[in-house]
Amino acid sequence: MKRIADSTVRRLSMYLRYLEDLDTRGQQTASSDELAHLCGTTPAQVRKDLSFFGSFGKRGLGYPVHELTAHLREILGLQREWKVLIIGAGKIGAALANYRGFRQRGFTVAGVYDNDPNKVGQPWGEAIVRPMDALEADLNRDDAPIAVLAIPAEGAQAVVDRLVKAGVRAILNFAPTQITVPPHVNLKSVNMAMELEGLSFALTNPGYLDEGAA
Amino acid sequence: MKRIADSTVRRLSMYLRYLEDLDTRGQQTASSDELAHLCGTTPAQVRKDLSFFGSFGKRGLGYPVHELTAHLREILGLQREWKVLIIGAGKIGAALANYRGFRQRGFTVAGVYDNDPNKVGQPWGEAIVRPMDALEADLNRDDAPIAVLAIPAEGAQAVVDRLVKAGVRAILNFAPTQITVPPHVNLKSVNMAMELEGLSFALTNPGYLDEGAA
DNA sequence: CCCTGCTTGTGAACAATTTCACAAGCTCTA
DNA sequence: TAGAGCTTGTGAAATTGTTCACAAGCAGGG
Repeated sequence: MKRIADSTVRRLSMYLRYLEDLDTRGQQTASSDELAHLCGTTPAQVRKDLSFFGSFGKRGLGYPVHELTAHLREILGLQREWKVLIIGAGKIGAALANYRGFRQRGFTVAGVYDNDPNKVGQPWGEAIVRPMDALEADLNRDDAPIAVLAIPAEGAQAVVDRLVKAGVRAILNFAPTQITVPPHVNLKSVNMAMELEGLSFALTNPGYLDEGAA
Repeated sequence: MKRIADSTVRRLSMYLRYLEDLDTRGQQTASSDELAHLCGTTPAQVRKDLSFFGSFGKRGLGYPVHELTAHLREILGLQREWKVLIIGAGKIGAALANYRGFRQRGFTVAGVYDNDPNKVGQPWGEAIVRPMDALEADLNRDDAPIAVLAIPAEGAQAVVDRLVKAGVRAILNFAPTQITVPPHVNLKSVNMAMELEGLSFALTNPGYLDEGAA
């Protein structure tokens, strides 16, 4: 009954990726030190992260790779299939649907939606683009819990409101705008422009210094 | 001469986006309260973030929108043009190159690189896909300081090493793998699988609770 | 000029996260 | 069974980031 930090969850996800690697290579155990090196963090961090969820390791030996992999999958909720709705049949949506490791991790595209009449009805990967208007009806008979928002900023909030009303409880937002959702809905935003600007800042202000008050 | 948190820089980027909006709408001033509401943060946070770089507001009035916009552009290093190299002529690269607000913010695609012989030489947006082998030579005569890595995880580190050796000092990584760079190189990673898994975790463990030690 | 109503800028309090340091515990060997 | 050599698990300390609370300061009105 403890609040888990977002950063911790992200690291768990990374541990899982590398543990899967080690597992397929047949490695039996891995120490926190080894995991830390692979994932670019510290051994203490690895141990602390895992300790929130139980005692998976053996002192003197390390963590059993195969077992820990299973535990992490369960913790992250990856033992079931998650249906994903892609909103916006553009390049970002295509990149996501194309993404290896998307399916491998149990995420399957349940539908693609767009407003553009030229796109509606077209095949798109293994799905067919459906009109945005069909959203609510489709959701009722086949409710996909995770929606990926890959549309322009304008109107993004309106679409989110519709999704939430229709019962979606998790949204991954790629639209470069601030989205608000009720507290029971989980929202993550990825903003490419913001990341690039972060790099621009770092290059402009070497060492993250504050040089200039105007 | 103060270390600026990553989270602060991200928020600055967001403030800028909304200030630009307000500016084009002709709004003269904005209070920390208004900015906070737009950006989904708190007034105190807004003031603290800005205070790291100077005193831009007027007590009783708020912040002058147009002026603050200019200040933020300067702080973030957006008053110059940044050349961007896209490594990997796939869907993710296409989504990025297509991205509105990419150019608006002063980022221009200086080149696209791929290993696939079927892609090399093909037109791609306004550029022509170049072979990866040409990287070093091209960089010398037209060095792009920011590289976007939109290739699979395998071989990503090798490409990064080449980029670093060739003088690139900022990398935005979309490959789902841990990348290491020397300290003078800035690296940001965006990992879509990780974000989705974060949602999966949140849906599986409502309220971020730790229910089950095995 | 003085008072009222706002809003900034900021040290200090608070909260969250990471790192440290070490006792506890496992395996192997003799 | 005892001892050596590792590595985990975890309170406590340190660090980092956010929120609070309020003095300082500007604008407008009488």
